[in-house]
Amino acid sequence: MKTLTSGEIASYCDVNLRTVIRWIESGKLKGFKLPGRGNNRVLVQDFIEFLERHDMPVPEKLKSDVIPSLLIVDDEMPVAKSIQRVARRAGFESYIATGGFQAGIMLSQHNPRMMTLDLSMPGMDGYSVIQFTREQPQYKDIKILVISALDDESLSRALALGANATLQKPFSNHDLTLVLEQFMYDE
Amino acid sequence: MKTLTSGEIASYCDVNLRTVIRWIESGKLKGFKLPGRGNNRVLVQDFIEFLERHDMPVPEKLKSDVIPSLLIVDDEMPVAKSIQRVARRAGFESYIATGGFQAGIMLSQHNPRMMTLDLSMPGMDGYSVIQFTREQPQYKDIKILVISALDDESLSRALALGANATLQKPFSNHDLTLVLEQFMYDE
DNA sequence: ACAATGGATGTCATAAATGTCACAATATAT
DNA sequence: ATATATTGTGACATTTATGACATCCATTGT
Repeated sequence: MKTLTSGEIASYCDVNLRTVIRWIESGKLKGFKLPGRGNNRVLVQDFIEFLERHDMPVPEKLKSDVIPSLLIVDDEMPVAKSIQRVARRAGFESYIATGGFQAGIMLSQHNPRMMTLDLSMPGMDGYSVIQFTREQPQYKDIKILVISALDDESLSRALALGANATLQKPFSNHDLTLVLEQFMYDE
Repeated sequence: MKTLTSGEIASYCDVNLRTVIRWIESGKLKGFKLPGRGNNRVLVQDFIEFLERHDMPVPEKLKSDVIPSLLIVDDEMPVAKSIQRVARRAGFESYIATGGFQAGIMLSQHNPRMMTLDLSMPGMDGYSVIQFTREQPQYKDIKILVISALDDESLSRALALGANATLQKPFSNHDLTLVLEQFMYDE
């Protein structure tokens, strides 16, 4: 429930506070008023939509929390830890989920910018995870990196369902780093 | 009769704690004081009314505190729908998740008071769902009703891991209703 | 090219609301 | 029981909404 004050928005847009208030009043920018004297608050989400609607630049800081985070979904803890090490060295915070249920909770709680997904986990279907995630408006922009030892056909099926990239096991730390850096900072 | 502290409200509204106390003092937000040092408490219901009165966004999670909701985890949609019908007739809102990943997301987003869980779902391990849920401080109090066609041993294992009750398939709508009413209003 | 026009934005002062800080008291967890 | 976290409080600092008015800027008419 992160919100912005009219003053913060004024500074983001390099515009006068008076103008921001007029945007809100005229309904161009969705916001609400605090009970006190009616100080304005705008949900970050609404502000970003407003910026995009008007082709205005979106400040990096707003897109996610300060440090973009990574969700690692893999049932083999050693593999997950290894991915985590690479991520940490590249400067990213990461969380590990060893099952689909955990993954769902962590996705919702941490709102990571990117997710690595092992396709062949016992007790869960990676494809349906990709599919479901892409269907949710809230998560449709998360970057999904599929990591798997399966054949090319499985990987391309994952791509077709909405994965952003795939990495075949075994992979080098270097390759993983490259992919992380490409997507974590992307847009 | 769930209540919120001034700090929780401050965090929900993304506002300073001092401000929340002033809202309560001025009567804008209805609340009461604990005997000790006069710490403030606000009924969730009053808080939601307050938010609505001022056209402020209402967090999804809070709604489930007023109208208790149910999360139905079952991969067979017909079964899930049938449970949902019973729940609706008993006066409860419910959500359906057909996989572990979905279940995790929905649990986190809707904060239901109770969850029905099919143990034998392809592609997910029901036991680990129970176990993981119980480990999370945030969800440790959720009521878990295991619904399964498995034998008694499996059901008692589920109970040992932290399920609140079990229902063997096939079950009657009447039995399900009884269990729902017992747990949804509990505590 | 130029001036006129109208709408959006900036300026300013002020009162009111909100935020900050440190500290003590209380709650909560361990 | 003890340790840790949260809360209330007062005094004070900052930010904000508001109205009336000054500017700016693109468009239009000449």
